[in-house]
Amino acid sequence: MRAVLPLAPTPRALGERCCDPGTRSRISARDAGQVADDFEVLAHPVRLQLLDVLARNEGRVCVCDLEAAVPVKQPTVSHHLKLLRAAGLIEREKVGLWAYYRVNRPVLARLRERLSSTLAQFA
Amino acid sequence: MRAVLPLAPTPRALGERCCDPGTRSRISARDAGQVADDFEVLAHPVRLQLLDVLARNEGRVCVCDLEAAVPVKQPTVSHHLKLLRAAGLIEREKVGLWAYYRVNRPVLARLRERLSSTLAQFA
DNA sequence: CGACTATATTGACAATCGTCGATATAGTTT
DNA sequence: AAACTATATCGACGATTGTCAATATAGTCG
Repeated sequence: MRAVLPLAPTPRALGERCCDPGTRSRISARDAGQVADDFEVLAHPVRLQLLDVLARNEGRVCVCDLEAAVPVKQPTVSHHLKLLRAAGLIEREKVGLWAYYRVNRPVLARLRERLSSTLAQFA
Repeated sequence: MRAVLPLAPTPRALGERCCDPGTRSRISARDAGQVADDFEVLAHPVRLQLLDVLARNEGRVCVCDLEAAVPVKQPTVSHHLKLLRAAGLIEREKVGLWAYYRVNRPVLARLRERLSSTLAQFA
């Protein structure tokens, strides 16, 4: 284990105590990848706007309504909806020609909790 | 303003009430972009691991220690540190040949608060 | 000075992402 | 059946990202 540096660090002698291979993250690369994926799905303006519209329209909204709400064309809306759905953040119900989407609030709440406590570890 | 759909939606007649252009997100494209950028900087496993190591080593850690802690080479470590620093999440202090980084906890705490309340709006 | 060290930057490259036109799919209406 | 509609998928394209070897920069030691 690497010793904690003093708050006002003194330069080490050249080569001395440097590049200690014992320094490790408590987050494994695998876990970090999963958390990063969680952040990734939220890291796009259109997906955030879609979530917002879906959340505000308590219930269901069809794709053509969503298309009117964001600055991209219909295939791109479907693309982002697919990503959100793959992440479990929204659900789809098909009725006739329409597809009605809604936020999966429990999943989103758990995601929020996980991300928040991840960040709490750092701050 | 668009009427809220009933929880059990009935199919609309063809063409009727569809693609209502009044549907809008309460988040502007600009604001959504800023929040997305906030998520983006956290959406990489190496950056998460770097934050973790920096947070755990209360004080300062030099780049070569960080390099030992993540599965990428030194130029890539510097690259991610630069991104984290550009986002204000970490700070750098140069001492002799070494660069000591530490988490900017107030900034990180504010970021966490902003992201959490963004998600709270959706859930 | 010259040899060495830690970090940053550059430049190239592969991989991934976001977008959209075109098309496919599946349903409705007449 | 044919015409029409909403959504999904495909395929291509440009833009962005992540990575590393090589190099630059800047500091230390002798």
